[in-house]
Amino acid sequence: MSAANRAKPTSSELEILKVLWERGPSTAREVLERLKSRKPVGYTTILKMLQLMEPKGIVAVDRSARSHVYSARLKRDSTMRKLVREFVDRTFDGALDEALVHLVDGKKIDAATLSKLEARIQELKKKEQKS
Amino acid sequence: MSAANRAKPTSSELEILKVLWERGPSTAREVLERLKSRKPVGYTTILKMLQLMEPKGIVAVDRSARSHVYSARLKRDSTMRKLVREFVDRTFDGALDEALVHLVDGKKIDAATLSKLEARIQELKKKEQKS
DNA sequence: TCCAATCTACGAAAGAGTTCGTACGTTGTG
DNA sequence: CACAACGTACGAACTCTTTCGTAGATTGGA
Repeated sequence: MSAANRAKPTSSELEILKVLWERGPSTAREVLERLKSRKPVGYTTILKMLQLMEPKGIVAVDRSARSHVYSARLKRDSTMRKLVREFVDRTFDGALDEALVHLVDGKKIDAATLSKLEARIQELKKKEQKS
Repeated sequence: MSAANRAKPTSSELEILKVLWERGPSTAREVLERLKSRKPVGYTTILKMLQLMEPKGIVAVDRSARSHVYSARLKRDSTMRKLVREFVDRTFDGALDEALVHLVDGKKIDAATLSKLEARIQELKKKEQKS
């Protein structure tokens, strides 16, 4: 497993990753512009974060231009999955069913989401029977 | 909302809370015995944690005996719900459906859990229609 | 050309969380 | 009684994360 796969973004790193996932490769300033709208933050803060994320394998950097261009090295999908798994393990000691129940109970869910989820459950049930 | 309801346990605090929820009111040493089996940790570490948790409103303390007795002041149910909500908001920007999908996809779920979840979805769908 | 704007590289500091060592008092047992 | 075991209080250190300030180089336009 590579360093990139082992890396787990912190809270702030995730915020930056979200921007890179959305925008694609970006400079520190471009990331800043996007994040600034949510919460005031300084330019060097973002730059520093990106610089710290690079050796961790979270982002890649292209230094060919004066303004370095950063891109996400973690895939959104597997990162999210990892964060979820980690959270469930840590909080519920891996008891996924309990996590699910709390999740489903805790917030309003619209009908569309419920149906989507239902469909997914059907799929999983089929798979389960096969194995 | 009281301080107790606002309080959000950290990772280590949650470990201690789990013991208190399971055992009921306990001394620092009793908590230690339970936690030590998972991971080596010193007595004063647990004591300190409990002492820090008290002013935060996470635990209550009975000092009438020489060995102080600590008890959980947060309810397990609402605490877990809060942690889940917080996680979903922070990680998925509140996109519960995506969190659910990742959760359901990420790990093996047995048929019983799937059925339980399915039943819950049915309930919620009914409720949804009413509102 | 010269100045303001913009970039990177560092260092540093603040805050949260966690973990213990040490001091010092109390208990109870040989 | 003496001493080992046990309890609390407290301070301190260490790691991790986050946030900036400042210095110094580069660039682009008046």
